[in-house]
Amino acid sequence: MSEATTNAAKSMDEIMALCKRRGFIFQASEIYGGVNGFWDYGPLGAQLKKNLKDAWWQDTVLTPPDGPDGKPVSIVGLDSCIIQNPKVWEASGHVGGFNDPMVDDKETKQRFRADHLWGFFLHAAPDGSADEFRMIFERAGSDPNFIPLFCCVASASGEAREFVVQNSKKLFKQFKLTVTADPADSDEFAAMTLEQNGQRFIGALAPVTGEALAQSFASIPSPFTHKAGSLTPPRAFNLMFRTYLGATATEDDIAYLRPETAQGIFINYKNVLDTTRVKMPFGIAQMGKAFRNEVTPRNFTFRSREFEQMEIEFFCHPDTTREWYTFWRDTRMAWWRSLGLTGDNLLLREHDTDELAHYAKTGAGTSDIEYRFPFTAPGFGELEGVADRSNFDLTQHAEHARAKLEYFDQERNERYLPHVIEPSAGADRGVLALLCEAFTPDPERASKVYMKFHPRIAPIKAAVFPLVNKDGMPEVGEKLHKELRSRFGMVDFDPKQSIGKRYARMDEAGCPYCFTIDSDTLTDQTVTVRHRDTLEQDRIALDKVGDWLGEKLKA
RNA sequence: GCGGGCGUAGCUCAAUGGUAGAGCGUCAGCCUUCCAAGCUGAAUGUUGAGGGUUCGAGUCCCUUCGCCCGCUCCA
Repeated sequence: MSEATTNAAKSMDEIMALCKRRGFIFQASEIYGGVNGFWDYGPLGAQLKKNLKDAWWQDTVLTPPDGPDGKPVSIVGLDSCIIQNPKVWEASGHVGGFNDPMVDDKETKQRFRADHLWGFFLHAAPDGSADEFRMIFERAGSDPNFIPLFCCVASASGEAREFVVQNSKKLFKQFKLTVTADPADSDEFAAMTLEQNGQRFIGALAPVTGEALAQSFASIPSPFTHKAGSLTPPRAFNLMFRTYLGATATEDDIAYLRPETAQGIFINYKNVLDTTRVKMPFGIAQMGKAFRNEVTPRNFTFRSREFEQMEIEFFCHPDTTREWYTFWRDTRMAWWRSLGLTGDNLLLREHDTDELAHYAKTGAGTSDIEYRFPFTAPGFGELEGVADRSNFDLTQHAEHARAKLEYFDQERNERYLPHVIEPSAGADRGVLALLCEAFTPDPERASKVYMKFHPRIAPIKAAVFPLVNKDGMPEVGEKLHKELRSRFGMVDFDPKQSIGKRYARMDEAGCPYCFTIDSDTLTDQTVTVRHRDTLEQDRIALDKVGDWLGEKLKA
């Protein structure tokens, strides 16, 4: 079909059906009813994904383009473990912040641990006994009917008290409260006596605990704006998969499956520096599995709980981050284009400053390379992110590991912690984009659809067909098949059934070239080559097929 | 996490509460000189799973798993 075939018009259901029918992607554990968020690659899918990863390794690690300074870019490879010392994830901010129920303030975009929320409660002053006081304070914070006047975030009552003392003047003025007894005097209940418009109250500080927070978060004031309505319910953000080291499986043995491959690079940064003679600027590249316990895995393989990343951490002098950021952003964009994502389904999008990740608040910026998947159309979904991570990660690891990670630059005669530009791509998302891009409905052909893979990443590179299964044609075909397979990898040989059926099968598999041996082959030593995209046929010499195919498969 | 829809052969779908079927695909054989041709035959199902009602459940009820869509979320 023409260029006009947009991804919005492609059916994701049909793409998924083809993926299963032809053995690209299967649901994991399908015979047991499946498991949400996990997918297995079948024979063609595994080859397709390997071709993608091989192309990435070749083009970024082994033969990257020249850098912005015109010199060859220096990149080395790495393959670090999925499980690391749990302290790695404390340093990176993945533990701590994301293992406890968290509450977001939708207005200020701030997030805090639910159990760190303290509220200042106000109640009509009781006339009675200390028991009555105690009852009120015990209910404050846990009873959904007790809504705090304002909130703060603190991990202990001391901090919370401090906050109230520090801010009391301003806050009490805001709520027209007059303190009639100093808060510091009321140790037992963290309480104080106040007046508002002539009415007496007891003010009390108490943690806002689960039930109250869960039920009345909408009316609880935000600790940042002191206005109600902007808090989300507490939610568990333990997105890391946990496991235990050793057979005893106690809490002391907890370890995590990595949620990103990046940290494996940062913690090996010094080893690489000390052993490989690289010097600034340089990059470390790694591809491998990462795991995130996503709340809502969806959209086929797009958001999976187990996925594979292809990442470069590129280290450079802080003054050069902008040029390297631009270089990698444009280089990575061009790379995806070179694999066949040539149309306007591919988009480069610079992030606005307010959506930057915690590690990228300052610096050259962040951009996404996005693809218009059929399920995101007319919108786009992220394929790769290119971010300036500044020296955030190295700073964290230097502190937590008490390691010296500074680099001494001989040329500049300067010691510094390098900044990092991170192009981080999703291999599975890449495969999915290649599948969606290749999927081309064509009612004119027998298969009704063909996969228009770029020859470089097509899983099956070529097929060899004897036109009929006799008269010496199979023997010629087998010889050619053997030669092509040894040179190019996955090459199909099929002497069975009608030639049309065989072409149709190769169309669905996305095989770009089919070589057919016919009766003329036996006399003039030529074969026909059938082009997948145009259906045209040429005749070429039998002994030139290998070289011809080799040329076609170059990028 | 909430709401809605859907689960029968590899795929697309049939089957009144009463024997689980068809087409396509796959495989084997024959035939076949360039785009899923034809002929003959074969394999393929705990009807997603588990309970319940019933003499009898693919069909009715409950639970659960999975997929799709819309919200929510996406460090």
